[in-house]
Formats: sequence, structure tokens, C-alpha cells
Amino acid sequence: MTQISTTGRSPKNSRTKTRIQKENETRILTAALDVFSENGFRGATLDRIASTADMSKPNLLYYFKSKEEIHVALLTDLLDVWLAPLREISPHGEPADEIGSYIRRKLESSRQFPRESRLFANEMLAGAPHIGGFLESELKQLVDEKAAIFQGWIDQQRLAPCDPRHLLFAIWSTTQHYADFSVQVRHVLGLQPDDVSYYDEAARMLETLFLGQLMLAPRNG
Amino acid sequence: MTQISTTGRSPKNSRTKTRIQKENETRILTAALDVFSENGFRGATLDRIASTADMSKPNLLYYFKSKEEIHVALLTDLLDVWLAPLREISPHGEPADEIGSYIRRKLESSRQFPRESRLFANEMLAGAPHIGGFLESELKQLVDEKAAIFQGWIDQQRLAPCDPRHLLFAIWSTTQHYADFSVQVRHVLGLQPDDVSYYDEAARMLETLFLGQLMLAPRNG
DNA sequence: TATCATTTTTACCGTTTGGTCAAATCTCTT
DNA sequence: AAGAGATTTGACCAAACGGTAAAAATGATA
Repeated sequence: MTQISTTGRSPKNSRTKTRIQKENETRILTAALDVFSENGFRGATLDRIASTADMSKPNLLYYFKSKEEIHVALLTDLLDVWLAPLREISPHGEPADEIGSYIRRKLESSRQFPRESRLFANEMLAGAPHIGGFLESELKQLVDEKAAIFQGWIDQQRLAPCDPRHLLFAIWSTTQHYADFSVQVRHVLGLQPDDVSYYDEAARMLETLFLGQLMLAPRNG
Repeated sequence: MTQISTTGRSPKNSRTKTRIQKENETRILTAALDVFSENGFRGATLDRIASTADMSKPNLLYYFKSKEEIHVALLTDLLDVWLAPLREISPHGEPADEIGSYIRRKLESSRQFPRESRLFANEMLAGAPHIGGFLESELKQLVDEKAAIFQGWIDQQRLAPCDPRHLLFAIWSTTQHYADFSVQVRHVLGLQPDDVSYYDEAARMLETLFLGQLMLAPRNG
């Protein structure tokens, strides 16, 4: 499938954006985020995005020349958000501090950008047709870099022996779960559709899990 | 949206299924699982399912009278698979044994049924339009029951104080991640498209995380 | 207020979508 | 081998799909 490339928005080659242009592009991207994150790329329709943005379809296509271009614009914005928390991990801090604050950043990102998280999840489920290149280049490189830091801590016996990349997977999955599976979380906890009060308890759980010790009594007496 | 109900397959009201009937229903459901799990309900098309099943669309609709009926049939089968590992958790075993074997069952389920896992994930991302009822009744009830077991262990100080339901969320997310985000996992690890060799390392990681202690050195000296 | 570029709308187009129908074919039983 | 029932097919439908073209309306500027 098509990979991400330079965006190249529609309206002519005008370098400066009009007030209306900026407003409408924002409206479209906001609406598209809602629709794409809920139904995935194939499941989303231009009609739905247009009506969500309160705009006619041809008018929408005046700003973005195809469905794919909107999707690409969203994914491009998303990838920065996705990588930011990971970039901050430093080899100089204490493992517990670094990993703890990384988890908090990731969880906060999950709370602040649940639709972005679901957009990403949808892309993964579909087999990453648009961002496969990103995954095996930029992301892999950054993961390798940060995994080396973790490995250093393991060698210094400050972290339990484990595959650092799988540790990252565990952090990603647990934190993103609260955005991606929020419906399930709310149903199981018996919360209202828009109640996100579970994030505090989630933070405590993940702290116990990753920084503390979950099992207290020895296996056999 | 429509909730799951009694299935009621198509061909007449004939009680006994023909050889051909059984064969074709299997072919259809297998194909549909591929398509639905990759693109979600809205993103899937009957044409695609039909061609994957190597069958004409009208013929497919002879066995299932609508797209939704196929989806419901798949989800119904899925929910049993999904709940089975959870049901086995017993209050009589050691916490570490019970939780450890639950994780192994969940991870094994993720390895054996990655498409089912992705089907479920797609349904969650879409807001659980078809299985919302299941989540807030059967699943919630079972979770409450098992959470009570966990709470008992916490009261006996055999498990660290935490919200048991969030502990379950953590187990679900980490294990299902290897099915739902397998593309990302493989890209980051530099593996081939169908290589699932990472599951052994994943099992070791989750054992360290949930049963062992991840952080080894104290925060401050 | 006249002008011109930007923006929006109306009316479309060809294709894909979920689904129907009746005729044709196949399979099983006798 | 014939008849009945099960299965498969081709031809079709209305609606939804992604997208286009050109005219109409609006906004900025002088």
C-alpha cells in the first residue's frame, strides 16, 4: 500500500493559508479523526467525515484532494505524538525514575489523545499498510536505541534480566489499552460512557506492576 | 446498534445440516474471520469475503442472510474462546500459580487465535456496537467474581494492594498485544511477516513482570 | 463599490456496496 | 434413471461510495 510522503495540501500553490483555510482544515481533521479512529480507514467514508465536519463533501475535497490524503495528514501528526514520550527516556537517570515517568507520560498521552491512539490501533490491526515504513525504520531505530539503555541497566543488575523491547511492548500495551479498549474498561467497571475517572487507579496499578512487586508471598512455604 | 441474539442460520428450517452446508459455512466463517479481523465490520465487504471463500456472493448469502449475521456468528463463537481462560482461575491455588497459568493461557490463546483477537479488538475500537451487552453483563459478572478472588489474596497479603480489575486489564492488554499489534512487534524486532517466534520471549517477559520483580536496585542509596 | 481570488454549492459520474430473484444446476434418494 | 430438494449462478437493483466540473456565492482588498 501507499506509504506516507510529503503532505502537499490542496488549495492551489498558495504558500500562506487563509483564516478560512486554517479553520476548515482543522474542522476536517477533527471530524476525520473521530471517524477514522472509530471505523478504520476502509470503514470510514467521506460522507460521514463531511457530515461530522458539518460540511458538504465537495467542499471537504476542496481542502484535501482524497480520502487517503486526510488519513495521511492525521497519521503524520500522530507519529510525533506517539514517539515523543519514548524520546525522553534518558540513560542517566535511575531505571525506576525513567521507566516510571515514561509510563506516566504514555498513560497521560492515552488519556489526552484517545482517538489518536485508536487511529494508530486501527492502522495496526489493518496490517499497518500506511506506516509500515515508519515502524521498521524510525520506530525500530528509536526502540533499538532505548533498548540499549535498558540493557545497560540489566547488565548493572539494576533491572531484571528481560528482553528490553518486550518490556517496551508491555508498557505500550498496558497504557494504550485504556484508550483503545475504553469501552470495555467502562463496561466492566460500570462507568458512564464518557467517564474517564479510571485513569488514576490505572496509574497506581501500573506503578505496582512495573515498579513494585506484585506477588508478595513466596510460592511455597 | 444491534445486539447479539440467537443465530438462526439461513437454509430453510431444516434441522439437520448437509455435508455441503457444513463445509460451506466453515469456508465462509473462515474467510469472514480474515476479512473482518483485518478491516473491522464497516471496512469489510461481502464481495471480499465471498472471493476469499472462493464463492459467489449470492451463494454466500444463501448460507448467511446478511453481512451482520456472519459477524454475529463469528462474535458468538469468539466470546467463549475469550472467556474460557478467565473461568479457570481458582480461589484455592497460590496467587502466583493461578495468575501465572492464566497469563500463559491468555498468551497461548493470543498465539493460537490471533484473528479472533483482532476481531475482538476491532469491535472494541468501534465502540462495541454488537457486544456491549455481553461486556456489561456476562463479562462484568465474571470479572467481579474473579476480582473478589484477587481481593481475597490482597487481604491475606499474598498479593500487592491494587485494583484487581485493573490487574486483569494489564493481563489482557499485554497478552492480546502480541496478536493485535503483531505487525508492529515484528517490524520492531526485525522479523519476517509470518514469524511468530517472539512468543517465547514474550512469555518470559510477562513472567518477570507479573510474577517476579522488575526493578532490582533501590531507588536511592 | 467594483474587482478578483477564494470558497461553497449543485449537479453529476462511474464504481462498489449489500442484497434480491428466478432460473439453472447439482446431489441425494428411491 | 427420475424426481425432489438442495445448491449455485447470472442478471439485476437501489443506495452509498470516492471523486469531478462548473457555476454560484462569498470574502478580501483597493
